[in-house]
Amino acid sequence: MVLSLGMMRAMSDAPRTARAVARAELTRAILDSATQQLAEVGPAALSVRAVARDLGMASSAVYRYFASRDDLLTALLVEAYDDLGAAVEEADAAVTDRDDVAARWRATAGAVHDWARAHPHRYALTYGSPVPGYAAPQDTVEPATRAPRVLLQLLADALAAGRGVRDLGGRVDPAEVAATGPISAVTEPPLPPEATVRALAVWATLFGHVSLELFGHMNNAVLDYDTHFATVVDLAAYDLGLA
Amino acid sequence: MVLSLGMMRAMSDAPRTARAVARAELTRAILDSATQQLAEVGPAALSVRAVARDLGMASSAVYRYFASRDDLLTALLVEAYDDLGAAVEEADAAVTDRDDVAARWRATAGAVHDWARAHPHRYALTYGSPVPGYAAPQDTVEPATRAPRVLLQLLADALAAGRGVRDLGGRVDPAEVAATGPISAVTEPPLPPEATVRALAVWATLFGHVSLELFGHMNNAVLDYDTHFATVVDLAAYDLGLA
DNA sequence: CACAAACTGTGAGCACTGCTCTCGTTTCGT
DNA sequence: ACGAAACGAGAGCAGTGCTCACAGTTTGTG
Repeated sequence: MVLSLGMMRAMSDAPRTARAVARAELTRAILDSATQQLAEVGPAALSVRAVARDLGMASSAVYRYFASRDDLLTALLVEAYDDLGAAVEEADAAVTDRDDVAARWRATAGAVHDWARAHPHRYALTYGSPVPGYAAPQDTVEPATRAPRVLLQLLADALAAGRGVRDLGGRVDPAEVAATGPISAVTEPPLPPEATVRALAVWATLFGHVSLELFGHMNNAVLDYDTHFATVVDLAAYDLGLA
Repeated sequence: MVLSLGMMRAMSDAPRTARAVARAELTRAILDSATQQLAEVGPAALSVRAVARDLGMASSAVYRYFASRDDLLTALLVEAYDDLGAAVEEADAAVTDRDDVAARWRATAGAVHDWARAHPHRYALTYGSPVPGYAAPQDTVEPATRAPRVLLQLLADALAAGRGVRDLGGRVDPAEVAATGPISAVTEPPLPPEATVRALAVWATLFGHVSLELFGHMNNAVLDYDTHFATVVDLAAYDLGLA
């Protein structure tokens, strides 16, 4: 039986039989080899046969673990989301003064930037162009929400402390409140719609910047990415009402 | 001789011999077939052999026109940039009241959004993840600047009319002025550094939003993309000092 | 006009890919 | 202990990008 991603996780908790533990180890080895290949040759050139060669097994055996090359890529995708999410959560948690929401935002944004530059191919896998007609499996949505959740929560904390955007000069109409409804509810307490909208726009700015930088669209416009990124993050902090 | 992209353009101006015009026509036919394939199966699955089959020729013959599959994709890339650039320029030019810079910005942003949704695969080709280790050929940079140039120019026009962001509360330091220097000089007159920085941030917001929307990262957050996009664009207009 | 050089299309072929299927072996649950 | 499930190996299919030698055509020039 070819395991789903959800089963992979449940399995890693309690590998009972010898076969199950062997399976878990080999699954891990395949993912590690694939991750390495991903970093070396990129997603397009990732080859099941090369992974099999690397592990000294027949290519057909790999299909006992991942039903297709796309399934393997999806597993890497989930791991990448989780890795990024963990990096962002750690960066935010590392800010000792929890009331310094501006610092928490800078740490969050910096973590995204740093992670993306450290793992460009994994970033491309997650936030680049998906395989056309590709619908992200349900397994990917929860890990994908970890990073943005940090931003939303720190904004909620800011609002609780009397800072942060509360209104946008009447620029958010009822239809927009409905349109962004689902995302407002992920924090405790829920964000006001205006704050949610600003947060989404800032999120788009952050990933837009990282994508434009990593994908080479700023080569002739910006000479020093670090300086420019810091400025953009500061602007976003201002827009979010944190600074 | 396999033609470069630059030669392709020069050639299409003055096809003298019968052979040259046949070559131009077949080059065009290959590009058209490839564009159609691109829309149907996406960039990853675009196949030289399939294009050849579509045109009823041997696959090896295609290589007389494009040295490799990547070269063919690069040609499609350049055409996509040009197409998007033209759409944006037309949308801006269609605003009869040239002093209504907010309307021009909405038209510009809307053109990007509309074009991307009409040609998702071509958008992915231009603003999605590039082939890893891929350095955009010099042929692509000029067409790629057409769209952002519209934003920069309309902001310059706004400033000339007494509107638009002039300073950002001292948030732009000298290093940043140097970092974004090259881009400030593309308008006439040149933009103040603060305006350039804001424009770049807004540009990142725009493409960040379109990418997140098209690549499926907002599926569980936003219910109505049109409404949300309009709000984000309005926010950007406010940030740019246009509204 | 003649002719060599350049160009163009063909088909065979190489190395590679994702994936399937069958086969024998090993391990598991009962 | 035994049947079922899982496993790994190898052959094989259909497809890919790309190269090459070959044949035919067009071109600009002597």
